[in-house]
Amino acid sequence: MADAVDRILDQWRSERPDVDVWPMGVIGRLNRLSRILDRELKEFFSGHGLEHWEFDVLATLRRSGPPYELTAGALNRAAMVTSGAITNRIDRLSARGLVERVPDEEDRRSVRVRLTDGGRALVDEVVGLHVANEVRLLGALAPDDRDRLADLLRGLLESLGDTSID
Amino acid sequence: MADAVDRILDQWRSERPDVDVWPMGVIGRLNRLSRILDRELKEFFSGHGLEHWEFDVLATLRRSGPPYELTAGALNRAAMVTSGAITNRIDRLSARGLVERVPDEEDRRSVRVRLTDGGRALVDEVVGLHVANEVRLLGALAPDDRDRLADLLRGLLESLGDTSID
DNA sequence: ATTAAGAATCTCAACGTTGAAATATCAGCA
DNA sequence: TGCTGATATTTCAACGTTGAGATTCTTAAT
Repeated sequence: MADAVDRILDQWRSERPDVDVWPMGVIGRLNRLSRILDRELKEFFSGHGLEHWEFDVLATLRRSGPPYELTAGALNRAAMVTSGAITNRIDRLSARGLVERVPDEEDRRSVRVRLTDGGRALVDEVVGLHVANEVRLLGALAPDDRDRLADLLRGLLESLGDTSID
Repeated sequence: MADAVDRILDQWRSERPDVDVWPMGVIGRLNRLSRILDRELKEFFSGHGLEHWEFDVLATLRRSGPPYELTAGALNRAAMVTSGAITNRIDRLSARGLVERVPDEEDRRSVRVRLTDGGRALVDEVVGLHVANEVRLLGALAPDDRDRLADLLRGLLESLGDTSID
């Protein structure tokens, strides 16, 4: 079988036989897969009254453990977006009553963002369904392949310096 | 070794041991990798006076072969963006003289977008360097692993229906 | 104490995408 | 010939992110 990227590679080989385009077979596929999965996740979350980024922030707080609070800086590093984006996201989540800003006593530059009880209930309810949906999306992977793929991706991430979530 | 996603998985296992979060080990890594690579590619292209999306459109036209022209619809499917975005991109590329709109004689609803000589020269000059940069980014992959990874990703893409670029 | 450098967050204008509506055209059929 | 539904592109307002600058606060040195 062949996928869309195979066709792209064939085109390059025909038009530019002097360039060995093998890396596109990896990076191009990562790119397309990421977009396709994003679309699927967006659809899933909208079925639960959530935006993808909303779940992302709530889940980051939830998995950090009690008291379910992190600084704005920690959140923007986790989400891999800029500080302006996180300010905006916190504003909207807080308007929905899912998180609240708590002044940091020890560092008054800092804002701690805390999951409200409602926010925690929501993320706890959705996370299981979200994972089930991801299982569905990865249904084509044999159990052995799951680990193989995860290992290969981990190796790349490490080599690119993605070793910490702080 | 462990990467950022390993830490995220550990957090979930500690906070929600009732949920088997293995799919995050794949989808989370795809996500992070995609963002990191995007950043790198953006930096690379900006060093050559190009936006990532500009190269993307030019390369799509280039690899389609002579006469290096495609309809607007074919371009937005290839780029996986909406039609409004493609109109905007063609506007800007055409303002830079890299592509031109050509009326389609056979279907007057259609607009054919053609690479200019300048556009072709630019993409032909940059594509080799771009691939070399991608080789660098994937430097951590052993030759065998390249194929293994590409195969696993292809399997997923096929299962999600990504089999055509038309 | 005071100062200077650095850090954390917020503000805001510029920018690009989305998604829906508008426009123009095509293809099949009565 | 004249409809009707479908298709291709453009237009445009709403929206979210980026990136730079402003603000407030901390830390370390003097």
